[in-house]
Amino acid sequence: MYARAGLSARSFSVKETPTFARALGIPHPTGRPGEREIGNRSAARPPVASAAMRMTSLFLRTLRDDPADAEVESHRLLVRAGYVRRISAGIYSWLPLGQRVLRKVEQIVREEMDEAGAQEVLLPIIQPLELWERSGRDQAYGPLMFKLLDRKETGYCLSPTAEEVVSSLVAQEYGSYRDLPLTLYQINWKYRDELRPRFGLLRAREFLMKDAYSFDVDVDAFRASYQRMYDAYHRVFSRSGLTFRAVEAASGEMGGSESREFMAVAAVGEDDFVWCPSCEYAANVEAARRGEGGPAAAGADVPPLEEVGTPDLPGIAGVAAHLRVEPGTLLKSIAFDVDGKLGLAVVPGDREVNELAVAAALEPKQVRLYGDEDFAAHPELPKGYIGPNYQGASVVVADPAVRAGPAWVIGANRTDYHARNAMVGRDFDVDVWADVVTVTPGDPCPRCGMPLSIDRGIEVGHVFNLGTKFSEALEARYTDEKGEQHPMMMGCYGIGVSRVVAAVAEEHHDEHGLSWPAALAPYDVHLIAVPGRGEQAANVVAEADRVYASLRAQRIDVLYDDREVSPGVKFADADLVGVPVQLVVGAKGVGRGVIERKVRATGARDELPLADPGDPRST
RNA sequence: CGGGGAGUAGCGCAGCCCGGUAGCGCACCAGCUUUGGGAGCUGGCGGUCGGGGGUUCAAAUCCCCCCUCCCCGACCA
Repeated sequence: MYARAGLSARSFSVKETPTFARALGIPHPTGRPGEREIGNRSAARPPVASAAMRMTSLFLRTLRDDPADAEVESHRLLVRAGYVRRISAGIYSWLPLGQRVLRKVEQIVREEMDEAGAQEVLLPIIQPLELWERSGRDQAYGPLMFKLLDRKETGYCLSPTAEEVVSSLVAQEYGSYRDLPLTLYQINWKYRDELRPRFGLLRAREFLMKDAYSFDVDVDAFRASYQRMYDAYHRVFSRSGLTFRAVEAASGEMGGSESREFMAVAAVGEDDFVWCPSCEYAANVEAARRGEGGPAAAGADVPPLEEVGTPDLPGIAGVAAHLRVEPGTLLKSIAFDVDGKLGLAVVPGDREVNELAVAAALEPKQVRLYGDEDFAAHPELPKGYIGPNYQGASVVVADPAVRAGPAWVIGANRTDYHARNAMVGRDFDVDVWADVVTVTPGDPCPRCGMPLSIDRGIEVGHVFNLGTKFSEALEARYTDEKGEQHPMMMGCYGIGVSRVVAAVAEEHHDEHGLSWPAALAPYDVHLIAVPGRGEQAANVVAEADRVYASLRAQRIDVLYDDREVSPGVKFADADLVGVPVQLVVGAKGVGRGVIERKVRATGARDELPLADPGDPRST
């Protein structure tokens, strides 16, 4: 099951959330954090200032034609409905409607960060390059950074992220184990000169990001901080109305349990991920593993190994066709450089080798897939005809699936020949058994064994362990009880706030336009006056004005279409803009003393008493 | 960065081959008609035709250089 958003914003308390209790229950050296108040959200703070707006005043021009450059629905609709306008490649202006939605997302993030005990700061967008040189990331980020010079020719960059600034800030202020843990966050514009900005707000060069950084004394303390953020992220994306999964990210160094990407499920997503429809397992394709395959084949009577000619057929498909067998009955032997020696990874012919899995299986050895230059350096290797029994191989890693077949077709270790009837243990040996195939849909889940699915997603958030990389480079150290100095353990937590707006638009729209979840909608109610032409027209307008005033008095955010345009234009614009509830005050209804209501998402219509419509948001 | 395409009114486009008055739809303004699912008629406003150079009596159109944008492949929130 996917985590599914409710329409109404829920409030969470520390006590109700088991993971909080767990996180807070972890003993702390000082004992102080237990007393520290986590979260200070109060009902007194309005999420976003309530507002009412007449469309005759609103800075909005909807477009009848699709913008020519929009490839995806979120981009197309956000431009057409007047939420954003492109100013340059990957750089957008946010118009009043868009600004309100962005603020709603921001506010949800802010509430959940505060609730999780993080403190909001605001760090500079313009940052000295010198800081980036200290961490070495001026090189690592390289052309992705927007760089500039001041009048003295000192180098600066526009912040693509803020580990350096926040680390040096904390290093200045804090230096004791008594100060920790600490989590700081900001919601601020980020700049990345992407090679190819595209998909509107989904991959922009200027984007609004929430970035948080945790500082802890050790790994255990870090895990508690990490867990609080991880839980908060679930609440943020649920409240935003996204269908999402927290996915194990591929990260060789960091370790999967401390790196999660939050993927909003969407066909236009740029990342594939594997997930289990039956349990909570989800992982990046590179990080994904599968469960046990079938049992090892019984030792059937297999004739001896027999060479067959396969001239000019180095590929699996060609050999399989030539021998009239399925590709799955062949074995692929893929060459790797393992600490400078030849290693082979062996998988069935219909599967792909997962490079990262091979590397993980052979740790701590350095593993690298052979490239053209490696084959050029080793002309004795019969590329395309290597078998798992190749004499020069220092190590053979095979997928457990290789155990399942009684006999295989393998490379014969000389060009233009393969061999059939190859048996594990008889004709070749395996040094390491490991799950090294790339997961494909239908593979068993490593947790529950049910078939896995693969989907595309938009990465809307990422939480991970930074270790001490930045605290060492920028000298963010603390002194422990014994007076010894240690670098702080850091975590990093990002949410693409402007990207969330696009991801939600991607999930919540139909052929008529946007359809916002209540939590993100720019307004709660779209009031439409349809006065008609007759004698009652003035009266209808007066009634609509009265309803408008009454909604404002209830502090309901209302967008009032008081324009003198045809009803069709008003209805079409209302559907395009996508406010969750539409109210029509028209000649027809006023005559009968009713207001017509339409729920944008479902199309459900009903009527409310004109004299006292109550709260039209509740159905 | 490599490969493909495009820059003409705020938006969507035609005109370019074959050089000669810059056009259509939407939007905007005015008037009349219309008024429950993107109305009609009439009249208007709005353009350094991406920029620079060249050829020519004459360039949106032909030639050269540059810029920008979009689409397809390696990065990230």
